[in-house]
Amino acid sequence: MSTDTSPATPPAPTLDKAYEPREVEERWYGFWEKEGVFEATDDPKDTRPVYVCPMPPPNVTGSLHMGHALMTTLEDVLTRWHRMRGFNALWLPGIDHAGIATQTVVERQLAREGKTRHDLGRDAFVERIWTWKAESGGTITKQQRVLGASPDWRRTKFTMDPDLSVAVTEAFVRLHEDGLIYRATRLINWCPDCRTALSDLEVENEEGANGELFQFAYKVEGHEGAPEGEHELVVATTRPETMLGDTAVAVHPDDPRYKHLHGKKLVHPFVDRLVPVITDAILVDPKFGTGAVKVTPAHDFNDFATGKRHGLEEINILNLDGTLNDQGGPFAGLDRKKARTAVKKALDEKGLARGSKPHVLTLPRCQRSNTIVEPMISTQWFCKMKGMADEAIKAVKDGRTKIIPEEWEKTYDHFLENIQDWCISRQLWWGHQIPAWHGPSGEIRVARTRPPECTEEAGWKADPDVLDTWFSSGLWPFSTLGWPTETDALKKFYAPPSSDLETGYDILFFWVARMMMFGLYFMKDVPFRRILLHGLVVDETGDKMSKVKGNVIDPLDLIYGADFKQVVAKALPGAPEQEALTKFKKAYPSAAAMGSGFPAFGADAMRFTLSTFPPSNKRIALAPKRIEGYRHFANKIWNASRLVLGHLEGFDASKLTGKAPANVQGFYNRWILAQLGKTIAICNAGVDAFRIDEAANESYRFFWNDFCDWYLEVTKPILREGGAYDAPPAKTPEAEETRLVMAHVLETSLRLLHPLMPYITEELWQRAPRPSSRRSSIAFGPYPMPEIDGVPDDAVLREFDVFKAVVSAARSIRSEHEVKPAADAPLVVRTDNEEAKKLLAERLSTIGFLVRSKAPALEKPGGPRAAGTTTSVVPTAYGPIEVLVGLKGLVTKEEELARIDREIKRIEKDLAAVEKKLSSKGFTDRAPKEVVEETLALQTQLKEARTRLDESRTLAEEL
RNA sequence: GGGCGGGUAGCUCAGCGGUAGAGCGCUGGCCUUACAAGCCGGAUGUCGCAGGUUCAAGCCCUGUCCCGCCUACCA
Repeated sequence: MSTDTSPATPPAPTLDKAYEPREVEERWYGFWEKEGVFEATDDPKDTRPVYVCPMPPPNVTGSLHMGHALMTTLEDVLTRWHRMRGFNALWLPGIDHAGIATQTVVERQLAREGKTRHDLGRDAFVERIWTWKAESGGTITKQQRVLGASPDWRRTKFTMDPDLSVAVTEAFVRLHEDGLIYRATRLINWCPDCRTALSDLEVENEEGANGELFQFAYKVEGHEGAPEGEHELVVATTRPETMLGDTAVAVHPDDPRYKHLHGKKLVHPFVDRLVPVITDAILVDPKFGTGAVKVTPAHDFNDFATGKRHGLEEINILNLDGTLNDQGGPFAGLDRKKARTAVKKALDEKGLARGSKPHVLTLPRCQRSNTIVEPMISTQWFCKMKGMADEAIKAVKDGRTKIIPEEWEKTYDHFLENIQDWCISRQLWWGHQIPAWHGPSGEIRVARTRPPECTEEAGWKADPDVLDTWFSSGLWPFSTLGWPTETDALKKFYAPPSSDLETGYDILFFWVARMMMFGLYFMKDVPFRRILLHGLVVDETGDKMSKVKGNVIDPLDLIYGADFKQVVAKALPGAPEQEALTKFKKAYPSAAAMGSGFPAFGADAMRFTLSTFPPSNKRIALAPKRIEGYRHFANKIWNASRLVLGHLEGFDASKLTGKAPANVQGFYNRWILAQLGKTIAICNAGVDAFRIDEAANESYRFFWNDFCDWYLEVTKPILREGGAYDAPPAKTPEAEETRLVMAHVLETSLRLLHPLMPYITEELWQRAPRPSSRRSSIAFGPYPMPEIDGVPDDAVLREFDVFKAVVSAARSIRSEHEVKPAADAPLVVRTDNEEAKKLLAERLSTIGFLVRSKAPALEKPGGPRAAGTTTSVVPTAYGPIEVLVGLKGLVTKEEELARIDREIKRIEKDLAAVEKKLSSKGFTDRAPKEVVEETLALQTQLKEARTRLDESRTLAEEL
């Protein structure tokens, strides 16, 4: 359906009994596009307030996953809500070229053909990525349509579009001119697999890795015959192979064990080099290891700093692919892993090994390839961050941009306060090439286009590196609007008072903080007024979704339905089906109960589910059962609408004015309008505060509990002549008013729910009576407002509670005593409160209707209780009200006694089970607290039940 | 090492100073003509543990134990 642009088919004349999401959902997306629902205008003459939400551009390589589904849902709710409220709402979609990620994917394709990118050469390789992008790039945006996303697709941007590339170059050049971008040689993170430098953020630290602390000895020069402890110095390391690059061994200046070695030289066992013993109080902790630290300035961040302090030589021992270079002496050419083993063995053979012990350490891994990252000396481009970071901190401190949930503000501050310069160059081919040229004698020119004098002939070469993919993402809020050109779009849509950046907290540093910094730097204003952060979707047990765990779910499988075989084939590709299935069901216990696959839950149910988690939830545990619950809700909306539309046959829609009906007299009508107003207020406040969960829960509660369970039930007798089910429609003024209110509440409820469930609401709204002022789609709104669509009436809310309490009490008694549902049981309500009396007198027939009592009576309290009657006293705002239900003739003495008997037996059974547990485990003396408590609780219940038995005997006698 | 967040019904989670909530599950009764994807009832929690503040505490404070995540160069 995703690309279907055919007009909506005319609504079918009747509604099926069960809601079929797919059939309905396929009908509307094309209609919305045709109607231009999603389009925002940059016309300066348009005076509507503006709302902007830049969509976090998914990677070109991406296909829809749960995280995208969550993001798409939340942002679509925000956008649709604003749009319905009359905003010129722009949700700006796009795609990210995703440097390393994409290059890796295409290189893998090449590898399958037995080729590397070097076989193709740079130009051909990049060409190939473009071809691939044209074919499969943007799959995800097609999938977002299935979810009902409503961005302005006409404005879709790709980070490597020509205009965005101009923005990137412009930003680079300006930052360079301002001295914020510079080139430097320093220790950086190097991924030998991707063969590129990485920023600090792209390195993921794997905590708790099991490693070893290996010890070996350096011989002291000229002390061959010296006594024990003087002829050698033992160091400890987790990376033995780096000793090939050692240029010193450091000890603590105050460590008495090594005082005699200060200034001495050590003999390197493998290369022709003497290594000085230096003292350094910063690097060395005398209590750790042997108290002597080997110093490898070229391959360790601490050692690098130590080297700078002591003017040590920096010896790089690695090639770019992670093998040892010529500095590796006898180990040159070996891969770093093999080199480690070889070095240890060689040390052992030379009698220098001094044992090892297990050691837990943190391993730095490349975010993309998962390879262990090596610190390497390298010349790269860097961006100074301090100044920009200070501005970004200030902007949040003084409230120009608000972070929601607030708790993230501390994290944001902490990151920016400790920010290091950003290594922005990557040794990749896919990305924005750095606009710099290198002259024959090492000079460098940075410019927007190649300077005329910097020709190839004159020996000038273009800088081969590309920029970190996040550099272009950082410009997103303005580069997508035409910057550096002052376009109408830029003027209208850059950070209007209502502008949100909604995204997962995991890219707060990568993306959000950088947009803040660049926005403030280039546009002199924050890029958005609010930062809204959501959590991470995890499996039902709380584990992160990953290919390894086999717990990844494709949202489309939940929307369309899918056989589990198909689901696990995607979750754990290549694994045996049984194994994959087992893993999958372990991750989703509630799915196991669904048979052989997911039914089609539909996009609306999927969206609603994702909307019900508060943003403070860092982990969003996806339970298929929960989605099922919301599919049931969609079905409820469907069927309630069927009922209402039935009641409204022949209803004159021109009676609907676009406002709540005025001068409403009927009790239930006043009540539902008051309740509707309250609900609308809660929903608006919820979405406004990025508490979409509150809006979702409240609208769910209102529609199901208030509207369906009470209003639609209570109005049934009103709408039929004489209150009989099969009677023709009543023509009374009360019935006419009820139809009007019912039509209004349905139409309003659909608008209320539309941002959350766009498809089903559009479908039903198109069939429902509605004011003539409405436009062609429900998506145009307006969104309900409490003062327009509701009628405040606190008194009627209180009164209804009393009515409800009486009905519930009567139902409860009937159910308790197992009265046949169809049986007519005499009902008496007793109160001496005048208001309550009046209130109940007018409702008495409805109460009778709801609890199946033909002739309910209202009495004063205190009279004798008729034989065979049971009582319940309900506390209400009007004082206690007695509800009496006559059971004579409906329940026999035997049934009543048997019922009590069953209850006692049930409790005794539970008690026996607990006692058995107690004795069988042998802890008669010291039973676990909870078991003892369980026993006590059951004993109490048993006692209570026996008391009730006595009471019921009295009742039984009367029967 | 530092920081942040969480521990509330069997499960997934709301509630964050005033008589413990929802969905799912469990359970009793109903195929009542919108919906059995439903309706009407019911059971279920020493709100992680220990102190403290308060007339009143899941909700505030202190300590403590678990569990996540982020961050850091302990060889």
